[in-house]
Amino acid sequence: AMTGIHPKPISPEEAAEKLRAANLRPTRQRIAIAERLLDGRARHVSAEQLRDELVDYGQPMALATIYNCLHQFEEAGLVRPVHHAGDAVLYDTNLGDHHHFVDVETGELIDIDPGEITLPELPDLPDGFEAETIELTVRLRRKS
Amino acid sequence: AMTGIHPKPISPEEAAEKLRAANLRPTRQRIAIAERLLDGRARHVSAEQLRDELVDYGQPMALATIYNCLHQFEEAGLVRPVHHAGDAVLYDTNLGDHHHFVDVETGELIDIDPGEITLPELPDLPDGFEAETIELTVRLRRKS
DNA sequence: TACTACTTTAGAATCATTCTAAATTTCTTG
DNA sequence: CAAGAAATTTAGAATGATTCTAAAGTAGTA
Repeated sequence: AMTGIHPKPISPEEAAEKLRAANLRPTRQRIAIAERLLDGRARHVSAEQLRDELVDYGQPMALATIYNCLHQFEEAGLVRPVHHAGDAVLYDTNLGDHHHFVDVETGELIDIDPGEITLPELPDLPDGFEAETIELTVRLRRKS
Repeated sequence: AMTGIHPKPISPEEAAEKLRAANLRPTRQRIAIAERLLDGRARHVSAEQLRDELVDYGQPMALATIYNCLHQFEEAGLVRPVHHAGDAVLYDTNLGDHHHFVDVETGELIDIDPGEITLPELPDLPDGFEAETIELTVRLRRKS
């Protein structure tokens, strides 16, 4: 039951279930990734970080596969890309409305507590467009 | 006199003046770029777009030079990088507080009229950090 | 069990950006 | 104005993230 934030990785079975629910074949690779990313924890990972993690976990796989899966997870609405942090795209497992601090030096993301901030009203959109997401980013620099 | 938005490119002399004021040697290349970017118009250009424009203008130069100059202009506070739009970094000549729509398909930026939106209060920052910029981005998708 | 479609994969390819080291230009200073 | 030191530009190589390719493997299905 979804009673809050899971403290531990989910089981392969649970991961497979979530994949089926998202219309994705539960392959060995996708399951391994889902176990890490779909456990209810709020995280921000790059493809490379995820690969390292999978190596540690004993599930190494091709980087191309990781990119493929992340894109599929994204399309399925299981993760959300954040394009604000320097070079690499980070995938955010927190799907709720929330925003980010970015450490401009490291590119690291920190969630802004949703209670801390009130989003402004959406401005009038240009004709023919619909809004997909709103992102507020506060860039931070470590005090000298 | 700074009476508003310039409708035309500035002269090489005026460009050189702005460069000196920013402590940058007015080289031929920097002047050519300053003429295009520091005319008071609000624009968003990538390094490659700027290169094409300089070619058209009869001032072709090495892409590395364009990157160098953009970084120097950035440090001098003459332009501001926007990291939100897909692959390439765009340099924004509008230094005032304002925010962007992003066409998720093309990566194109559109300024949000500052009057259209009220920024929320800054949330409490993590210890040891100071805020550098706040960016609000509304990602748009063309209606099907 | 065999088939067909979907996946994974290694490695090559791409694209924006940065680096390097040499050639050029600018700003002094004599 | 000439000469030198320091800053700048440059072509091309290098890097790093991501995508592509086409071949080999795996899953769902008949």
